[in-house]
Amino acid sequence: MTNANAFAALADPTRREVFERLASGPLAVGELAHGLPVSRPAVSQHLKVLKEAGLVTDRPEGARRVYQIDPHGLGQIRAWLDQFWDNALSAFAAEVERSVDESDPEKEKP
Amino acid sequence: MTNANAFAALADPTRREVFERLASGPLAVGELAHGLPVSRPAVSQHLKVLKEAGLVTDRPEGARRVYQIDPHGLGQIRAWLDQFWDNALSAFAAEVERSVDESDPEKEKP
DNA sequence: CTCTTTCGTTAGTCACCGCTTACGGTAAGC
DNA sequence: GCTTACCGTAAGCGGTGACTAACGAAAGAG
Repeated sequence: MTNANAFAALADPTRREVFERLASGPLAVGELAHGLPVSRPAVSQHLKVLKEAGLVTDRPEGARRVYQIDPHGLGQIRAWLDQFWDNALSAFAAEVERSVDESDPEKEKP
Repeated sequence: MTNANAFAALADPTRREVFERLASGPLAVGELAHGLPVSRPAVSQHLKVLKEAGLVTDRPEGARRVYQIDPHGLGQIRAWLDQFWDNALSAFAAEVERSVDESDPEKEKP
């Protein structure tokens, strides 16, 4: 359910850029906007989306506001992926084996 | 770089639904569309996006066309997440510790 | 108190995306 | 050869999202 927001949040290139910058350490909004090709309000909106997706956390520090990565959203995406990881690998292996036997379509039943 | 397509592909709810159905096993386009609230061409377009993102593979089977999950795209997303996973956890732990010492803002320098 | 800095929010515009309808193309069955 | 089933693609439309400009609020320095 909630991982929907996380995927949608990381779908935007600018938002991924912001997220990757925060991976290096906590930063304020102005520091993030400085160096990005968009205005500061745009960064603020992106941070709001990332916050609602559980990907970042904000902390007021005087007049400034420091943002930081939150492992919560990251964990949700990982859990969703792991749900298909083993299944996808085994299915892919079966497909490869089937492709090998494509010229020998006899039953593999004992 | 290429993971951008994967995130954008999984950002759409209908596309995630298609992907989750394929996780249970290979299916044709008509079988996928039957049971989804969208038309068959819509499913076909979604499958095209998923294919370009490296998330599914297609194989012609007579007049039908069978789609299947491709672990390639899934692995790219996992790699991208793992790039931040440890960093995010340690940063979060440091933040928690900082929050505990918030009433004792003295330098931790030796 | 005033001025500056920093940030969030709103209004408005513009491009992109997802969906449907309609059409063409290919493989199997009579 | 003709029909039926299955699928991809093009055109068109409505809705959502990303961005900028402008305004307002809060903290700190003078």
